[in-house]
Amino acid sequence: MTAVTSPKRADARRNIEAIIEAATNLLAVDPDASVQDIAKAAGVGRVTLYGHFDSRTALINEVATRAIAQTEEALRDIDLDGDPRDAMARLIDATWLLTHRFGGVVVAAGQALPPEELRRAHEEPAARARALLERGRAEGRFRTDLPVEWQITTIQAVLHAASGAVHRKEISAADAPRLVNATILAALAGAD
Amino acid sequence: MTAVTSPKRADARRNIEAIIEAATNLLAVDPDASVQDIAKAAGVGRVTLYGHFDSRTALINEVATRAIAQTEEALRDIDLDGDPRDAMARLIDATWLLTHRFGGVVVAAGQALPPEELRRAHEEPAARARALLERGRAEGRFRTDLPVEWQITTIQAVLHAASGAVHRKEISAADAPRLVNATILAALAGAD
DNA sequence: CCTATCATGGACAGGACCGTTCGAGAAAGG
DNA sequence: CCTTTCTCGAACGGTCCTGTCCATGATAGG
Repeated sequence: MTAVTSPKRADARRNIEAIIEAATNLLAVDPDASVQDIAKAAGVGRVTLYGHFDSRTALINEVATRAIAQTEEALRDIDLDGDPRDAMARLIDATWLLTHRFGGVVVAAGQALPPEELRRAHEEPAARARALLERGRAEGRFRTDLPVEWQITTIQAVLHAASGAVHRKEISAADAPRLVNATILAALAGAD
Repeated sequence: MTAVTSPKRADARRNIEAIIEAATNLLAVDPDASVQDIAKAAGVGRVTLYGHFDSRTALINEVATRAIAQTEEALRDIDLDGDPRDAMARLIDATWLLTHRFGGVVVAAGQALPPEELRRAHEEPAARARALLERGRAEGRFRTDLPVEWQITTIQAVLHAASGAVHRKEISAADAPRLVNATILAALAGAD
């Protein structure tokens, strides 16, 4: 399909990248950002945007697809062996960056995209966490008196809360990883 | 201002209550619910709604005001003395019900109302939690290596996550209090 | 029973956003 | 340098929501 010589002109490709970049940034702050705003932030006319993306939904789809790809790539190399708590700390550190960058995109996608595609995007990282969680539970390092799915929900909630707090400037981006990690690990590990 | 004899007709008052009730329920699920939808859910014409509320914002304001009043009333009687963890458990139990019922209203209010009024609504319950939290920290029952404000953010995040999970039918409303309590207390209390 | 009060649907203006079309003009790239 | 490709702004139709007006009809309550 794709020829060896790039089928699109250079400025077109640059604009496409700028649009996706701008969309990612804007949607992270406001999932309801308009196409108008995204185009403006990308330094591009609205019509130009529609020249590259059939619809707002198509744009969000593309942004989400890239976010998923980057997420999977970033999480693929995380070492999940060893002490489950240490491994969870590594996983959370990596996930934090992704949540902070793409959290709003997920919300936007959730309003605009069919649930199936979205479910798949959530399921992949969740499965990774689930496997680690279950190993830690089996080894007695994580509490077992709460459902695994609820624990995953908790992890996501704390991550999103931290992202929101950073956007609201309640905490700094530098502090966030430590807070998130300490909070989640305590919630997972500690019973009375 | 208000005379002894009710200034409004009986059916008018009934409709007003129905509208507020419907708005509370709808906004809890979808903070962007339209006036149209709210009126329909209340079994009332849209024009009738506008007869009682000047604007969508005014309606949300009224709904939020009631939510705040109910919240303060419900939290006023909570005994915050004794073991900080036990007291926190009581506070969380009460707050859970309110979060689950009014969580969406707060989101809707956040989009439609000026921030000052909203800040006040959040500050009152937060102050209660903060005081208890600080006492527990001073008594060595809660960890002190995380900022108090972050701990409050965590509490709110877990509560909202549970509410969302119940709406999504991932967990049952009956299980939620236990999960929320166990999770939050572990996050607050447990270090390594 | 009678009147003031309220409910109601239709219709309308105003605004926001989406998606499309057109024509003119700029830039890429062979 | 010249053609293909892309950009851009203006403008338009469509949808959806808010808020308002009006005329008709029901109902409460004295």
